[in-house]
Amino acid sequence: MGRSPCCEKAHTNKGAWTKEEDDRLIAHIQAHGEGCWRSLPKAAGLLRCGKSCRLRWINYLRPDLKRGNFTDEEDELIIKLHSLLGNKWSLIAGRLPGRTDNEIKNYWNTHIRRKLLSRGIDPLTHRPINEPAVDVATVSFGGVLKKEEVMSSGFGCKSRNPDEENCPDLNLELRISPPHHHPSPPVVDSRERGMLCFYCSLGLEKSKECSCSSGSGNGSSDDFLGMKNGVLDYRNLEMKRD
DNA sequence: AATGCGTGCAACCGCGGCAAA
DNA sequence: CTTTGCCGCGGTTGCACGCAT
Repeated sequence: MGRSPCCEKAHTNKGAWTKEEDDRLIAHIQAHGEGCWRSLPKAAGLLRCGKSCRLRWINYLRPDLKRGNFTDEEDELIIKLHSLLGNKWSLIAGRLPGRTDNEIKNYWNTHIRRKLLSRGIDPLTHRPINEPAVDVATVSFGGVLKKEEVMSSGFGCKSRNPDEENCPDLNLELRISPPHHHPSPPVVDSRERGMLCFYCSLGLEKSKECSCSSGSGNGSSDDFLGMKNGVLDYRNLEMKRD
């Protein structure tokens, strides 16, 4: 069932923003703060839809935006985060102060993709391009880390089974298969280590299967992959290394 | 100088999640 | 429980610009 349009399109401007529109938007947000994007255009005297205003503000007008070229450090961080999170641009942006998801997404598509391809790395999987595909049905969280990246990112693995002896690519992909008959979910000794159960780690802390019970969804300061409030704290991931 | 092509980026579109009614 | 509406996200589009021919 379709949704009603977010605004009256017949009476809204589209396309590039004018200086005057920018000024109005900035002035309004400085006076009233962000929020209620739907009603903002009218209140600010703009013939734009709320989504357009939000996008303009977040991606272009916000005072804390860095703008300018990405540094090599930012490049590498984006690559690492993308290998962990996939196209979760907003999460990646959360780790890059002053950068927006849209900016990072564009930068990825225009620069980093090419950079990885020139290194012989598939930007989707972060594997070498000529490496044969793995024949397992998976749900991808956006790719895998190469061993070097694993080590440097703090995801070093202890092999518990001979098959893992060589520490193959740390794979954040989930295999779809019948439950592995752990009577209870595969808890990763979560509580004493301040970590999350399998379900919480998938962002399913509200699931009845969740065994963390760290206090009624505790607003868990921790989150998927150790993110705090939706922001991946890369340093946290490192500290959880054994 | 004119034209075509490729690239980069701002903005739009459609959908999912979530909360309120 | 269902419906409705807003917000935010990711994918895509389209325009402006620079460069090559």
